[in-house]
Amino acid sequence: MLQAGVPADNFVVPTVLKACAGLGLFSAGRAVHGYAWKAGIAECVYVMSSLVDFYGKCGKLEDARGVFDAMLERTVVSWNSMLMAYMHNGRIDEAVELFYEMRVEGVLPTRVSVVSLLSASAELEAVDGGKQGHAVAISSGLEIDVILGSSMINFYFKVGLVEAAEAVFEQMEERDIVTWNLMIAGYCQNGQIDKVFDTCRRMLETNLKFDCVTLASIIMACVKSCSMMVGTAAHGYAVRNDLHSDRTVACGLIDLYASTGRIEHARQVFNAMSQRDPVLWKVMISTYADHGMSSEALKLLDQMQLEGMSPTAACWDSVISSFIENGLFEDALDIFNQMLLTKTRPNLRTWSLLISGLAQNSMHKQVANLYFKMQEVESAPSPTIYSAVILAVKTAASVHCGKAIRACIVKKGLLLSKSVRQSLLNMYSSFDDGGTSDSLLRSLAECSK
DNA sequence: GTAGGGTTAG
Repeated sequence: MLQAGVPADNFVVPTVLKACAGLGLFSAGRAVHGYAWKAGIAECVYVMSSLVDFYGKCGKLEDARGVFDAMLERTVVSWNSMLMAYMHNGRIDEAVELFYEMRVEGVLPTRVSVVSLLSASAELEAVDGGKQGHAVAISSGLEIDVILGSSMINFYFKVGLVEAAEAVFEQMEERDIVTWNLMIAGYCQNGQIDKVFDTCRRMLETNLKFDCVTLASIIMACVKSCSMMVGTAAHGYAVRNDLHSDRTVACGLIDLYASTGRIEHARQVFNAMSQRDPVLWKVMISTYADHGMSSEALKLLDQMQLEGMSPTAACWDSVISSFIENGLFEDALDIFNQMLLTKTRPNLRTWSLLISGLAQNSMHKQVANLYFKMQEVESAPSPTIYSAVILAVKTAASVHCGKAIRACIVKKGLLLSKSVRQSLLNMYSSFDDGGTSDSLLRSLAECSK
């Protein structure tokens, strides 16, 4: 259109920005922003609101806020776009704050505004905030359509108000698959398994079919209630309706079979997946690990690497801890050393499971070695790591290791960290060692000078 | 004639 010499006006630009946002085309959208500027339409509310939305969806929160702040005139859509931008970028508190600012400015909220507040309150488990959202919807005379109703249901389940969720659900005139899925997942998380199956039955009666979200909940409910018969039927449904290659469904099925010890079936589910993502690998590896099959777990860890995937720290942790559980400490350390050769860094759990595992088995020397390794490998071990190590030693009730670690911590000046001091005190009081705590207290007094 | 919305799992 531009090549044909037809300029884009303030009606076209928002549409183009919407397309850029949908496709995640950041550079293109930014170029459109530049174009709008040159064309003299960059101050139009429609253009600016779509820019806020576009930047928010591209993860450029600062740019979104920049445009929003520069607006001389704002409509409720501008506010809603900014609200969604915060939500989209995980800044939940700021979204809530903006909602209240918007109210103070006297802007009448729409369904979209309330949906944002409800999502935020659900995530923060902020009971009052969400209830207020419901009240605002009623007092503003907003129609509780399928989306607003669904976000209310989501909120009420997240804060455990099951009956309130049920009341909204029963009052809704229209329900779609998301609404049903929310009820089913909500009951499942609440442990009301009978209601999960009952709601599924009701859903089918309305001529809706299960999708992968429904099935994932059903399968989880089967695991929780040990309903292998229903679980097998759910597996059949998944295969017939081509939902079995969904990642969540497959992970659920692996859990389901593993929960009754049918590891071979679990493996078949894994094998049938053509697209294997890191989560799926992790689930299968930890299934073996949790069932004491450490060598199978290790085989899979190797296979994962052979297929060019890099195992997450959680995968390594599973395998290492399963070797420890089986008393194969040397193997566990071997695997840990392999891990150090990869680009995956050990995390808190890795260090503490190794240290506590070895400490529990009185392998003081290895604990000390590991501890030195930690100093060597971690460029700057955080106080949190130290706290975890201390906790590990405390759990193992290893006074011997505790003393060694305390010495290092004092030398490193880490007593300045409140959490480290707290963990140390905690450890010593649990040892009931008669005397050492006193000397520790003296060190603590010294360091607070 | 242009802008904004809800669900699962790790």
